[in-house]
Amino acid sequence: MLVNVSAEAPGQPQPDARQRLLDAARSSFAEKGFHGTTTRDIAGAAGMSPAAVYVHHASKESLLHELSLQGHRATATSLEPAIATAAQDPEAALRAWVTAFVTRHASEHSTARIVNYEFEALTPEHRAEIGAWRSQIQQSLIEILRLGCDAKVFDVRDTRVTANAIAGMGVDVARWFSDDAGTSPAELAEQFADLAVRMVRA
Amino acid sequence: MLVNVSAEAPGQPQPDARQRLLDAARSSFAEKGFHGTTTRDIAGAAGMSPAAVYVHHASKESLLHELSLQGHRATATSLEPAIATAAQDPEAALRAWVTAFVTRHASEHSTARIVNYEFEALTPEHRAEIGAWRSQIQQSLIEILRLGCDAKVFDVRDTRVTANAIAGMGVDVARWFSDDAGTSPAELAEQFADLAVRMVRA
DNA sequence: CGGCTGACTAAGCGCTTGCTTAGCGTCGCA
DNA sequence: TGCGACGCTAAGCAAGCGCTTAGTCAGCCG
Repeated sequence: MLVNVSAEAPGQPQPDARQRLLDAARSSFAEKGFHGTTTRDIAGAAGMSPAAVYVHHASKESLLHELSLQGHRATATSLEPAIATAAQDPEAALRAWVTAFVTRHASEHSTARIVNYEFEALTPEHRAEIGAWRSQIQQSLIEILRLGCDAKVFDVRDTRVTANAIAGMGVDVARWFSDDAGTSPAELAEQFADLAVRMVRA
Repeated sequence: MLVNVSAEAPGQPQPDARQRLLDAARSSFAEKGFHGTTTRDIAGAAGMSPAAVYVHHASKESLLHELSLQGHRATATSLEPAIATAAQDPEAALRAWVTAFVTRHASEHSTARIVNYEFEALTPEHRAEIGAWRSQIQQSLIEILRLGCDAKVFDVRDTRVTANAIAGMGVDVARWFSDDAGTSPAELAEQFADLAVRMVRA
């Protein structure tokens, strides 16, 4: 009999195995897309055999669903402070909204890629659930713009179109951003917030 | 023997078969992604058997490459008039650039989705070729911003970051735009051009 | 009429896919 | 010390993948 000298010996359960599989799925989905990723890719990146995926997760799609849900929840949470101040100071709220949104899309660009570009790979049920989060986030930006228009600090032709423009430049960060690209997430977010304010200021 | 009553009888070559396969690949790649599309999907949508794909095209990836190349070429051509006027009138040039860019990303959103989101599915050789088109387009926008700053009609903190923001809100149109969404490509393009000008005007 | 050309299909090849099954080794608990 | 529970793997299944092969059929030129 061989003595098992591996640090990851079978029978020695690793408490973080479930999370390691999620992390592996995240980077693989972000890099090659959901359909371009195999369950063997995920298992291999997590240092496990293909079957181990199914000890901790029901299916490949459920990994995508969990990553999507976590991503939307974290983004929504990061936007809460901005939304809370919208009634008093719409410009500060817009600045805070864009700053939080862009910071997340840059620093968590793997998750953001999955959230934004793998939506169609979800099951119809999960698509409906994630779609609700999506439109809630979009709606919070529209609301900030509307409040700013009412208070005459913003001058906007069409709040829905403008919200699409502002959110769009943030979403696209996930596509092109690279960790070693020169501009830090914080620096990028601040500049994007400035640009957003200039787009709407009366 | 059966009499072949089909309008697409075998042996009766259809001169547009090659183009029909490209069109089928375009809508399928745009909807389900490159890896989510099978060659049987493409053949079926073009009304042909799976093997017919290979009569007209070398591989599934060569379909992607051809669509990407056509898309980039068409976009680059549509931007030429804007670039030509940049030295005389940077603001008009920026307006024209954004108008052309957004119009294409909205009205040709299937092609635009492939161009922007299926880049990683290309072979390394094709990726290099398409990448050159990509950065050429990006560079043309940076040049307009630079000329506008030199002429003091624009006030921009970082031309590269600002170009990413402007191009980004245009690229993202391909992700969310729908033909029956209320706003026409022309209307959307005009509003986005306004927003871009407000982002940079001194 | 007869043979060539070229678009197209039926069938299928070798491989990969998502996922399952059977079983093994280690642990906590009696 | 015995035993069930648990985390994991080796092996493999059915289905589906990109692509190929062999052959059919119509049109064209002599």
